[in-house]
Amino acid sequence: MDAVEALSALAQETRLAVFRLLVRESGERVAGGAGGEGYSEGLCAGVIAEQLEVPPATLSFHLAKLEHAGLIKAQRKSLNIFYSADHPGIRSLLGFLIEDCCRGRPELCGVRLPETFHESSPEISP
Amino acid sequence: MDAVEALSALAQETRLAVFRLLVRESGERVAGGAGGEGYSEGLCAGVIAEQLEVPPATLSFHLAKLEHAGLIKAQRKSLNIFYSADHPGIRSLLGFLIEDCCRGRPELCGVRLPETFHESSPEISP
DNA sequence: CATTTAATTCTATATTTTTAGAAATATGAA
DNA sequence: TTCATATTTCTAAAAATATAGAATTAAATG
Repeated sequence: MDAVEALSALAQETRLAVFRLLVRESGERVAGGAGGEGYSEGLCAGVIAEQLEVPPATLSFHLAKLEHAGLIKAQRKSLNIFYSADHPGIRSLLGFLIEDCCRGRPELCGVRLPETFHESSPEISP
Repeated sequence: MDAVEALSALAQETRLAVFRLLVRESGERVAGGAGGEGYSEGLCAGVIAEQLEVPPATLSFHLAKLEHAGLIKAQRKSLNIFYSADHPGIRSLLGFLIEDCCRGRPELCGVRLPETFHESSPEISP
């Protein structure tokens, strides 16, 4: 994973809005109809486009960037493609920023990584 | 402070390199000559330009972006302008990402903000 | 197989960002 | 005041990114 790519992916209004939406949405408990599993698997492209009022082609372009950066993931379900937050990817970016800021000085960025952090997140490079 | 602006500031090779350099450098204990205060006040533009092999005009452009985003700060000392990491600004960005990722679910991004966090960092807006 | 629906890729255009030389500014020294 | 130095702003051109309509693909259904 590449830090500049991940940061670029978030450094744009529409994409940051998509990301925030998916981070809030995915993993949340959800009503789930007859036989529903109970956890949201994210939102499909159409719903995101509608909520954010972005034309489908434009949204597709932005979703591709976020996905390629490893911050969201896609899963087709029949006609729809569901997008959701990619937790390990997000952890990598946070880890990179925190390590880069704080190397031995958590007072700098206000946060410390837990001992177990590196067991759960792929590496990111500057 | 504005999240997209801060993320954009870091989303570029040269600027990320400058930022990493300054984060490592500023606040570090330093040898300090006769009567030296003992803590680094950062690096001046010329030294940064030399270390990263970037022409001065180009570097200036990037330094301005980082400074405007609130991630680094400048301090003139006679002919030189010293740049250093802006800790509260960095904390703001981290805080924004962590809150936005984790609202009640620190398992998502692997980090939790300490209780005291909001006493030390200015607000950031999406 | 024809049709419908959801989404993507193609394409051209518009916008923004990056680059770096030349000119200008700020400070200190002779 | 003149000169030297560090850095910035100005400028124009190059490169990268974003936008969105039209065409295309993928899957389901009659």
